[in-house]
Amino acid sequence: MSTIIEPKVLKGFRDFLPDQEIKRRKILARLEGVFRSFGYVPIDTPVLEYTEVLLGKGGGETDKQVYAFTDHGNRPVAMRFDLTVPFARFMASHYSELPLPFKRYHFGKVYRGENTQRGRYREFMQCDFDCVGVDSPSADLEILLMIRGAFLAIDVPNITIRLSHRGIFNSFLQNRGLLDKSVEILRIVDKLAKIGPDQTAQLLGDLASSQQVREILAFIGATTSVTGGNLEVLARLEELAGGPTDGSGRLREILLALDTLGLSEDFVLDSSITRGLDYYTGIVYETFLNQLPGIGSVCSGGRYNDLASLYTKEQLPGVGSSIGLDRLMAALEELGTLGTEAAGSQVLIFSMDSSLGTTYHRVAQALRTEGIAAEVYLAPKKMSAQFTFAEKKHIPWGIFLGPKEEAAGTLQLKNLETRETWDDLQISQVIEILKR
RNA sequence: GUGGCUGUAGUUCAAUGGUAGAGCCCCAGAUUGUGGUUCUGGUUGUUGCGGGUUCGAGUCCCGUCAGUCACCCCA
Repeated sequence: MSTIIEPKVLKGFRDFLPDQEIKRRKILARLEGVFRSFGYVPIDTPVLEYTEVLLGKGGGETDKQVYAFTDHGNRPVAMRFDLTVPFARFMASHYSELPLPFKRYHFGKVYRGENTQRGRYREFMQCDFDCVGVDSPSADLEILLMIRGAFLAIDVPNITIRLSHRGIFNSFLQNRGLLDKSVEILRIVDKLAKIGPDQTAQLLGDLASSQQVREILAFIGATTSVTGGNLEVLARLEELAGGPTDGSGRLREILLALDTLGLSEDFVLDSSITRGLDYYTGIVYETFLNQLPGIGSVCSGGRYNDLASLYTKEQLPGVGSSIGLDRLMAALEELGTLGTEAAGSQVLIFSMDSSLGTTYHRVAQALRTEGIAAEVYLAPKKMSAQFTFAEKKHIPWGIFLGPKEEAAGTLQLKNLETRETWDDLQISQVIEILKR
């Protein structure tokens, strides 16, 4: 009597079946192509780090969502919950070995012990791209261009990148003596789109006077209440903030560049975008799918000029962005933009006679030499089973070779979808057709 | 972490507290050197798991696990 162990997986963790995994890899390959085209290079870091490296020295009672434990050597360790913090540590470790500005991309799984929801898991993949070592509008602009390029590459051109700058909002708060509450206020403001102005005002009421609440809402609402382009909105925000600042100057430069490049349509200055994470120090942005705004931001990031200062005295200002692949995949699934194409090979060589097994493999080899992915059906089962197999793997072509063809030295080729067949072909002719 | 909803065969779904069913899928065959149609036969469940109430629980109660939605936070 054997006891069966239930093949269960943890809450928020998942298996990926071939069809799904192939789609993921297709997306990843395209993203990688875009990043490489900008001169970004790949890196990797460990999943497990010292707890103090990931959470800082403060202890981190607040970060309950982080998987942390002691390892067999009694070391306090934690699993990475994003790729940005490990990257900061990475830069502090290796900046002297790297060309600056260092531009890298990093695809990896990250872990958060939060409650699950659709498109939201405990193990999920992020696709980060960051530029470290310079604090320039040019670098900020480049990241924005990459975001747009990335979504173009995966056939999702209808996006809106909403951006803002923390400095503007902070100087606005400073003028009103609210700077010390900036973190709380930013958190509330971040929710505006979700909960509406009335509730936002109510929440802000606990932190500021009613006059101040009105001013904050006017500031946040400037995007919608001011007619005109991003630059007009920026002017209005500067006015409310009490004059131009370094931050607003930086933002103006970026917005002008986007205008010049003819891209302003995809970018919207939105002062309600502030980002919850407090390590951002400059420009911040979130990316939404125009056809599916409800799913939330699928790519966000910003400038963080002090992140590496936890680990080094070297000045390492950075700007970057992160695509949430799983949320994005959930969105693409809903939009139906993920086709079902060949999951495996391009051709299946049917097994019609078990004595011809070697011949089948020889044909398959000949096709592979020509760059055509080919596989042999590996058992002498009846034809209908072999057809079913091909269909499940979305294999578009079949090759039939029985005693008759063997004697004549020919092959039969069949398009499994249209059922069109070609008789009495030589391998060279098969290759010719498949390469069309 | 808190709260709501859900959990029956591989899958989609049935079953007034009274013997767990159907379609699809799958398997074998009818007929195969060529599969989307037809016919015949067949397998599949500790009703997520564990307790409790009851003569009797898929059904009611409690716990637990998982999914989902909201809060929270975010990707």
